[in-house]
Amino acid sequence: MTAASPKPSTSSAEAPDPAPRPRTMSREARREQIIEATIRTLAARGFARTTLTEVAREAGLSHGLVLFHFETKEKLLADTLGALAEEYRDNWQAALASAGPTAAEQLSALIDADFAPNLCTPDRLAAWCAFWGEAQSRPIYQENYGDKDAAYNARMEEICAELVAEGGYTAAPKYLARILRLTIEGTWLDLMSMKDPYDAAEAQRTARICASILFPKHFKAE
Amino acid sequence: MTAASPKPSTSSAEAPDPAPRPRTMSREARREQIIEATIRTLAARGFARTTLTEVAREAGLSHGLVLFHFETKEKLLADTLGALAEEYRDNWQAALASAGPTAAEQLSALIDADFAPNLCTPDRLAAWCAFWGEAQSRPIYQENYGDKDAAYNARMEEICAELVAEGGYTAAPKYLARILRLTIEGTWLDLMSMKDPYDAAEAQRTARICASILFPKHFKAE
DNA sequence: TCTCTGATTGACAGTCCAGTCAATGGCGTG
DNA sequence: CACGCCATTGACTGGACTGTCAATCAGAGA
Repeated sequence: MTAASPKPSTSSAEAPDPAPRPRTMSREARREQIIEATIRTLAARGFARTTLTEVAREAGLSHGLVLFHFETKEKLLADTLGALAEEYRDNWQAALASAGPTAAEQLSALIDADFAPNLCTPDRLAAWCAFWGEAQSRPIYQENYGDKDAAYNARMEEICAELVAEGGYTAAPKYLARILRLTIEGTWLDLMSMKDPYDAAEAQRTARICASILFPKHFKAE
Repeated sequence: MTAASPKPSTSSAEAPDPAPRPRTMSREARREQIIEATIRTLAARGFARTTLTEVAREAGLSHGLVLFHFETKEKLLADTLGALAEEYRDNWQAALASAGPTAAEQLSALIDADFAPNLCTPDRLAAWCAFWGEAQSRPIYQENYGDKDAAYNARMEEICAELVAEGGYTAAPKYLARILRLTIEGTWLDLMSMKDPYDAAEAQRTARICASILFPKHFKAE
């Protein structure tokens, strides 16, 4: 008889959810909970040592339930990557939508969005990193992954083209956009992989300085 | 005298070694052969699916022999990363040593060294990538990995500091060095992970354009 | 309260893999 | 030519992990 009656449910270990969780949850809520546990596991153990048992333990569930909701480990990981990509895309698109219409404002919003504190967290960066390392040899992951990049890159290049038209910069927009993107992505990797890393604020500062060098008429240093 | 005289040994499957391989090899030669097979396996299958059996098959050896030479899988992978880091370091240090003494020449040599055709190969980039993804959760790999970065970064920053002193650029050398390094590293990742990637020559061009924007008095575009 | 639906569990099976080890065989040396 | 050393092999083991499945349980509606 598991049937513990009052159900203290004190230490639920992972989700800092104040509401006492019901024993059964809706499909969507449970899937989200498991995906969050997967992100945490990827961050803590890396891709190679991420097991269903560990994900289930992290979520406080049986490992059978993980497979009940995601069928296979492959699908769980693909859906996790998909969720990461979706929240990333939603974040920068929302930032662009609520920013001013000028190219300079758009680019500024895009840079800030990439360092949003709720997405640019150690767990999420580490999970991205884990997929990054594995994606090159797994077509399944490249799909979700490359698509995200494509839309972002295209928008970034448009903005850079506008800035070039306005400011008369000599370099081609394609390269300006690429250098800016690589600097932003690169600081993420630094945050993860450097022995003595700087923090997210310093990363953001690096990106802004990069913008100020590439487009000196539009952005001032600091 | 390795004494292998007739020894047909026709299809040796992997190493394009023209010399007929003897049945037994010196410790060092065998280790190198296995490390090369490991790099190929990491590139083809990723970190998570790299098994001793697959490495052995790639090298044309029994998997017992791999463990005879490296004791454990962990040590094999750590030594492989160490070998990659060493050849990378040797490469850029040799390039700096044989380049001219001015800061501009040094930086130019450093950029070219990073795209040396014998090191900037798909297999090696993919192997780096595989370690990249796993290193964040594995202290063993961070050691070899972070040390390499440290020396390179320090030298890059010195060179940038000289260029700033010469050219009177406004940005701090620390950020200039970082942006340049991130652009170089980033193009490597692009070569691996993009859906529709450009080639190594285009990557090198991107790095040179970056240098020409950061240090316009020292580098001309194209 | 009873019943039905669907979430949840945990034991189990099959597979794959790292690491062990006894036996083999090639090569240099005496 | 014989011996001994050491590289090499491949079968074997123990463990870990993914995926299956029958039984259980919680909640909603009648």
